[in-house]
Amino acid sequence: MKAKSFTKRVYDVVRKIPKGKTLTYGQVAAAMGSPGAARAVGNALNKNRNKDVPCHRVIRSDGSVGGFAWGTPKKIAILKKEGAIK
DNA sequence: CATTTGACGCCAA
DNA sequence: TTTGGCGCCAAAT
Repeated sequence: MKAKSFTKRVYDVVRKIPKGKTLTYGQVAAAMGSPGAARAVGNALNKNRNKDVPCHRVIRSDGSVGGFAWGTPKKIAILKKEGAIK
């Protein structure tokens, strides 16, 4: 297995998120083996803003959408459309 | 190479 | 209950 960069692992996990499902940054960080790296996870998505990954399905632990490089309201609209949030 | 930033998380007041 | 501050990690500048 390749020692992928931290960011690559973030994409790999987020990319596996099914439609209508949402994960928290902390859960994604823990899923990759780095619990507590919630900031680093959001940072990877923000700095890279890779559209190949459903980054809009990654939200905060509070249930808030958090932020979005393309526009937070845009992210909310997608999640609401997906039925992931109320 | 060192410092700052940043889409977070949790505790205290 | 809501707001503020501190702590953590990785990437960008």
